[in-house]
Parts: sequence; C-alpha cells; structure tokens
Amino acid sequence: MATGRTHRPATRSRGIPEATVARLPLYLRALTALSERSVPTVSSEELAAAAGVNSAKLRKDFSYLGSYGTRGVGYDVEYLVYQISRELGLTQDWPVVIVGIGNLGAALANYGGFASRGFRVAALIDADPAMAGKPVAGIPVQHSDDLEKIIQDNGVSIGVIATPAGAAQAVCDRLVAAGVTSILNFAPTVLSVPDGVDVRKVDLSIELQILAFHEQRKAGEEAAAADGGVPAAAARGESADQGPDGDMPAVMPA
Amino acid sequence: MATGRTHRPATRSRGIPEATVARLPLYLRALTALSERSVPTVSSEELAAAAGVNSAKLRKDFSYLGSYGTRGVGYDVEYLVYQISRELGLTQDWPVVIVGIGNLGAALANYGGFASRGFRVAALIDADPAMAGKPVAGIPVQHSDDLEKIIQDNGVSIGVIATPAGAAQAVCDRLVAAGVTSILNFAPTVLSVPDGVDVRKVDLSIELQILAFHEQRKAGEEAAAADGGVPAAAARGESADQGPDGDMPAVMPA
DNA sequence: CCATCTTTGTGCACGCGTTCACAAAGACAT
DNA sequence: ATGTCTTTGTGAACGCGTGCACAAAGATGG
Repeated sequence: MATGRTHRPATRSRGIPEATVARLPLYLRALTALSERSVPTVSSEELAAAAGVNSAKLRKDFSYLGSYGTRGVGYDVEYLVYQISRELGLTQDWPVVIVGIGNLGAALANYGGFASRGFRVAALIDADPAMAGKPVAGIPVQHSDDLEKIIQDNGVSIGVIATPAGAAQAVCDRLVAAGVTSILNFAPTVLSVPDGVDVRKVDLSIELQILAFHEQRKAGEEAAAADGGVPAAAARGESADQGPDGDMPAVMPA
Repeated sequence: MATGRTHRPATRSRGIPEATVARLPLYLRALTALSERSVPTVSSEELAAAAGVNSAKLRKDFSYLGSYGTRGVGYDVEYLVYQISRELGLTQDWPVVIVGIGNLGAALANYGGFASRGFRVAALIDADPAMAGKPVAGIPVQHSDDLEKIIQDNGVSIGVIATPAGAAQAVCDRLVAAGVTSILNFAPTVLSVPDGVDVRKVDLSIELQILAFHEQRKAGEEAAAADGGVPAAAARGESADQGPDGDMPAVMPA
C-alpha cells in the first residue's frame, strides 16, 4: 500500500471510493490483455479472476462508474477499457519528470509501463554534473539547476522522486514550488507537502519486511505444530532463552 | 498498496492486524533515524509526526505489541527498535534471490535498504546466458537453469521477481516448487500460487495511474470552480461533445 | 508524601470496504 | 410471444480500521 495523501475527508471524488480507484489500474491491465487477444466480452467472474479479485467486488467497483455491463452477457472489453482509461485520466497525455537518475531512476526511465498508459517521460533530472547530457533510455539527463525551468516549459504536474532519502525533501519542495501537484516518492522518507499536493510512496524494503513478518509467523506455526504445542512463541528468534513471550530485549529500557 | 496474499481469514497472526503490520516498517525507519541521532526516548506524538501517521493510531499499533512505553515519558528508542525488529522477524537473516536482472533487478540488487534490514541478496538469477557470470552489485549473475539448486543450497524462502510479465508465472512456479514461500512480484501480472505462499506486488505504473486520477479530478474541480458551475464533468476529457455525464465511448458496445 | 503534569493505553463510536445473496434485466431458444 | 437461463447491479449485514476522548500510570517538583 502507498498512502500519504493530504487526507481528503469531504469531496470523495465523484463518489468513487479510494479503494476502488486503486483497483481500476488492475482491471485496466487485465482488460488490455483481453483486448490484445481480441476477446470481445468478458464476464465479471472471468475478469475478476484475471485481475486477482473477487467478482462481487469487481461488479460493485464498476457500478460506481456506471452501468456498463449487459446482464446475461458481461462487459464489452473495448468499451470498458475506454471508460476506465477516461476515469483514470489516461486519455490525456501526462508529462512526468524523474528526479534522481541512479539505478532506480534509470530503471524507471526504461520502464515500458509508463509510456503505454499516457505517461510521457518529459525529462530526467540529476544533481550530479557528470550525468548531465548523458542519455538514459534515449533521453539526455539534465542538471537539477534547471529543474524549475524544465517543469514550467513542459507543463509537468507529476514528479517522480528517486533520489537518496537525504535529498528527497529538498527536491520535493522545489518540485512543488515549480508547480508540481502530484508526487510519486521512491525515497525512504516521509515528505511533507502543502495542501492540494498528492504524494504516493513506494518503498521497496517495506514490502519485503511485511513478507518477512508472515514468513516468520509461518515458520513459528510450523514448529509449534510439530511440537504439538502452544501457538507460536518458541522457535521464532535464534536465541531460545527468552521469556514466556519472547520479550527479553537486547537492550533493556531505562 | 500491494495485496494479493492467499487470504488468511482465521488466524490473524498473534492478533496483530494486517494494517498495523504494514505500518511497523514505517515506525522502524523513523526509530532507526532517531537512534542514529542518539535520541534516547520519543513520545507518540513526535514519532507519529516522523512516521507520517496520527499519534492515536501509532499508540494503538504499539499496544498490539505490548506495553512498551512509559507514561509521562514516551518510548525508549533502542528498546522499541529491537521489539519491532523482532516482531517483523528482522533479527534473523533472510537470504533472498532476485530473478530477472534487467534495469529493475539491478536497481534492487544495488538497493541499500535491503542489507540494512536483515535481507541478504543470496543470488541474482537471469535467463539470459550472456548475463551469466557478469557481476551486478558485486554478485555474479547465475543462469536460471540452476534456480532450484541455488534456492536449496542457500535455504532461500523469499524470492523477488523482476522479470518481464510473460516470464513471471513460470519463474514463480519454479520458485515455489523449489521451496520459496514468500514472493515479491514486480512484474505486472497476477501470480497464482498454492495456499501457504504469500505474494506481494509492487506495480510502478499503478501508483502513477492513481496519481493521474486525482490530478485529473483536481484540474476538473478547478475548472468548475472557475466556471462557478457544477461539480466536475466538463473539462475532463479532451473532446467536449459528450453526453451529460461524458459517457459517449470511442467504441460503442455491441 | 502529596500534588501536578505529561503521556500512554484503550473503550467506544463511526465510517469505509467487503461480501453475501437476490431481484431485475436482458439474451436466447422454442 | 413466452419461458428459461445467465449475469449484472445493488440492498443489507458485517467486520476491520480509524480517531476521539479520557482514565490510569508514572514522572517530577515541592
């Protein structure tokens, strides 16, 4: 999950729940795949399976957009692709800038999933003068001194931050000051932005940590099941000599 | 958000809500930063601000772990770092493999956030024979023929998929067959896995699409406000000659 | 030892999201 | 035209997550 928007209590956009909006890209991807195979119509059941959700949820999601299905038949694939694209705003061109052209920034610049959905990489920006002019993904990297000018000349409203954590807030401030109102943040920091600016974050290591949590739990349960014993307390860490709930800290509190 | 696990209805792990688990890495990051600055204690209010959440939520989250705070004082930073790390399973070593060493895979291999949290990149795997032996982030890439052996030799239980979408399911199946029980998927596909295997996905373009949705809505509201008119229906698409709700499709349904 | 002040931990209420289950709508065959 | 069958769209119930607001706990000062 990536949250962090400016918490919009009233005005739930046209009545479409946030959770539904977050799933629309999923449906769109599945529909695009069907479209490429020239499948004319699809039922909620089939599409739900392809998108990895439950069919009731999918139908309710679509009901927020309107009645675009035909009872007894299903949904017209092309029609739905258009409707969802329009709802998401993908029928227009969105110029984006990527700031911070390290490994991740370069990967993002090369990522095909952007261009195919109306996102156009308008510029790549990096603070390292040695990078300036060097082409990445066919686009010459520009120096961050020109950030404001680049934003304004290209009418950019969406910025992607892929800098180290330390530089992220400063870059964010400059982007916002230059007119950017949506930010996708890959740096592991909490960005503070004024009202009216949306921030979404993607943290690569957070997802891994969540997996580790469940993985550990699985291992614990397994061991407990083998012992035929209590839920899951032992066989969790590596040092076994801990309290009844494994509470002994490495560093005691004051 | 990244969902897609095998839906665990009963056994909500030790009673810790999923939403809380997803925030623990956030707290941990903020606490680690405090620890590096040698801050001894922190109040829920301060820590919440640093993590970008509300303080009541943070206190409730911590209450699921136990009573680790001191009223009138706050939380002991080092102690809390340890407790959260232990809860997330980061006190043990997690060998991971990254499959698909393109731009993204290389970025992941170089990403510092893994190593600093108990994740060790045990191997890099790619299907391209030309990549074999080539070092990325100091680790020689191995060919995917040896995938099963690599998994077993290193006791890997967490796999990262950074291949093209078309190859993802096949790689996933092989990882699972070889013993991997947690998968972080960067490929834009829905993976199907047997029960007991957790999948989390990160889709770079989904987040951008969600931003576009809000961006479009902002633009629409702005225009409507300027017109002094109805909510947001006009000024959305580019072609203005549409129905009362902008419903005319580019492709009519059958 | 007592009073005051700070901050945690949590009971409670509310709202959002999910799921069930079914009526309504339409396709299709006869 | 009528009946059957499929599939949508949605009302209603439920459960989870969030945020408020406050009592309990402990620190601190006199």
